[in-house]
Amino acid sequence: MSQKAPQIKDVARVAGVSTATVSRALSSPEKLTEATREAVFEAVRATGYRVNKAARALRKQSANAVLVLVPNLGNPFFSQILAGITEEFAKSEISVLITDSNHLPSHDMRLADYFLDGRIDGLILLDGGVRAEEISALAGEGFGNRVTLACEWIVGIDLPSVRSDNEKGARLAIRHLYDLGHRKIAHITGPADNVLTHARRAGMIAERESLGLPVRDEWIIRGDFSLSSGRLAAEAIVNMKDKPTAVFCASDEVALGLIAGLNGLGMRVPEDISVVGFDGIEQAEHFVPALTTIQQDRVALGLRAAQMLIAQMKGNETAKSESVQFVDVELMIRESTAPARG
Amino acid sequence: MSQKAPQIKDVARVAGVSTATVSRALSSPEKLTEATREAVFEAVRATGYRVNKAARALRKQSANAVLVLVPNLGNPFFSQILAGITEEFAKSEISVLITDSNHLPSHDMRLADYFLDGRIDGLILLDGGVRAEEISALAGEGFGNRVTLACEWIVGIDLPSVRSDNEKGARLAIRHLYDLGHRKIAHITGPADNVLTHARRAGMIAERESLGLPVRDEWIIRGDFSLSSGRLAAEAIVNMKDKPTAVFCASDEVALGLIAGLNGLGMRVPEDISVVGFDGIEQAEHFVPALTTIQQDRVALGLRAAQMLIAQMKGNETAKSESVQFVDVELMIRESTAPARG
DNA sequence: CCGCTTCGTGTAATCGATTACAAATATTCA
DNA sequence: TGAATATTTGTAATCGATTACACGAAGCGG
Repeated sequence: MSQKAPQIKDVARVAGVSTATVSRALSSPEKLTEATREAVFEAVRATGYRVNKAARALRKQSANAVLVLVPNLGNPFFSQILAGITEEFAKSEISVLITDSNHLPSHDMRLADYFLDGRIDGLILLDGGVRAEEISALAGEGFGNRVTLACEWIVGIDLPSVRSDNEKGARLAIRHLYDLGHRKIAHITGPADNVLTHARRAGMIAERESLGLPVRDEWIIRGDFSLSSGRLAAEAIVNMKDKPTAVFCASDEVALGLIAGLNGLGMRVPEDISVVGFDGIEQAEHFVPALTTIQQDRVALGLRAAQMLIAQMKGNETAKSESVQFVDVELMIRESTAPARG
Repeated sequence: MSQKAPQIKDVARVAGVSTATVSRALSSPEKLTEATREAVFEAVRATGYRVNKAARALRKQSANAVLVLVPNLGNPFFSQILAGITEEFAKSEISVLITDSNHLPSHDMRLADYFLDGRIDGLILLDGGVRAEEISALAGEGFGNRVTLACEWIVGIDLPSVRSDNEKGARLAIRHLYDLGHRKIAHITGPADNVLTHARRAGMIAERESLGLPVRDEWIIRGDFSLSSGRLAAEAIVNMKDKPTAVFCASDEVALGLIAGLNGLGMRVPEDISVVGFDGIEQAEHFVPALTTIQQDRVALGLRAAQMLIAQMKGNETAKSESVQFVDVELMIRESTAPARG
């Protein structure tokens, strides 16, 4: 039953040609006569031949695979980005390896080793927290032009990247609250060292300034994108003497946690306080109340990142000129925001 | 700067031995003299050598990689399972390829081709919807013993599998509601052709019978695990003349959608109606009200599946004897369930 | 001290494709 | 028609490791 897999020489024999011809029929069919080409295809069909990727990778010195490095695979936020990435690579017959930053095989293994291994020839980083030395190791080995950052990025490192327009999102959120009459707007940030935290905070401050709203330090609450940090923030807010009438959260999870916490402490959303999130996770839409938020197009982030990487790997230099691509964001107005009272 | 990667012969030269010795030092160090072994290790360190995986794969006829097939990567439910899987494989230096069932490269490509390719030597299926012919193709080529099912499974196909104890979960849910005094219990199912749907429904019915609760057909509502199907079910329930006092949902998403829908229609949870979910997604805990649910240990599912596959690939026959492993589930009592009124 | 086993290491074949170069055949043009 | 060129196909080297087999040295028993 399980006769061993047919090889190129089997196909060659069946078709009555040489292995070189079979190889050419598969990779550059235009170089062959119609007749031989058809003979080869027929033989391929007859034998059920599949080219052996390991042998091809060895000979061509390229793996036809890319690695996607995710900060934390357990975080559902990344699933749609991954879906976008795999969708795009599925078209190109390139395999997608996925790994969690926490689970790099041996801890002393460097990212560059995946390239040296011959295992991959491209890399998508969803993790902005990669150490700078990792990146310079990549560059040092000459793989700098086969790396794309998506979603997050790394300050001071000039790699092609795809990201949401975080500043714009923050501005839209603040503007929306302002238009509803809110003037006392708090912000729950992400973790301190994160680029997204910074971008969203910056957008918030910029919009505030252009609207003439003062920035009050006590209304900027440190969070970490998580549900529980939202809950904690709820306590902080309830205990303020001068309470904000609206909160812009750096992530939807924070917003959801915040609302749950506020409810538990007797404040109602949006009657007592308005809340805006950031991300557009699916749950936001079905929460009670449905969350007003800034929608990121995560599938598009994945697709675009994959496209950029493919362009880079083809040596397409146009990629370089547009080194940073922004994916547009959208304000989704739902039930967690309402006009300011009074 | 980017001198090309060192090869085994470079190491051999530096260490003053043959390539065979270098290879042995790396794969079966016990066969060498202490002295030579150290010399090789030193040379490896000095050159920064990494074995080329493509060459090794070709020679050893095994890729040292496995494929995980996910029904829908965009669905956050799978992210933690993937985390468990990658965690386990990270220990073994085995690469993890991940693909979405919808995005198999060419649509006429069979799963078996990944094996024939030489790209993988193991497969974890999270998708119970794989066509039977795919599976028999795998078996036909002799790869039947390198496949593990996780989470879902396929009726009539006898492959090793890891799954949550769905029946038990359903029974716990029903029992919990019964203990709270509920007698009129509805159930929102998953999609019709899904094994999980069937298992959970079966558990529910079994527990009902053992408690002497009649099964009312109108109280079994068809859903599809999604938020929106929960919302739809809310309407159906509100329109019933004889309303149930509690609902057991086949997934947390359904439960969350249901609660949102019920709220919109003026029914309060748990005051007017109790709701139990299934899965234990993170959101459930932070929803308002916090959702009572059956917790699946998704990371454990991933870990165990990976362990089973590794055991199988090692030819470990014990794996066969315990062909189906159940991961325990747990009832998490939270705020969405309350004693029946009256 | 000689033959026999054991141990450590080296030589060279091998995995299955791709492709440089060569050879054979077809085409073009004077 | 014949030389020059273009086109198609084949031969064999190559990618970088692993490992069967061979060989010499060391250890052992008689």
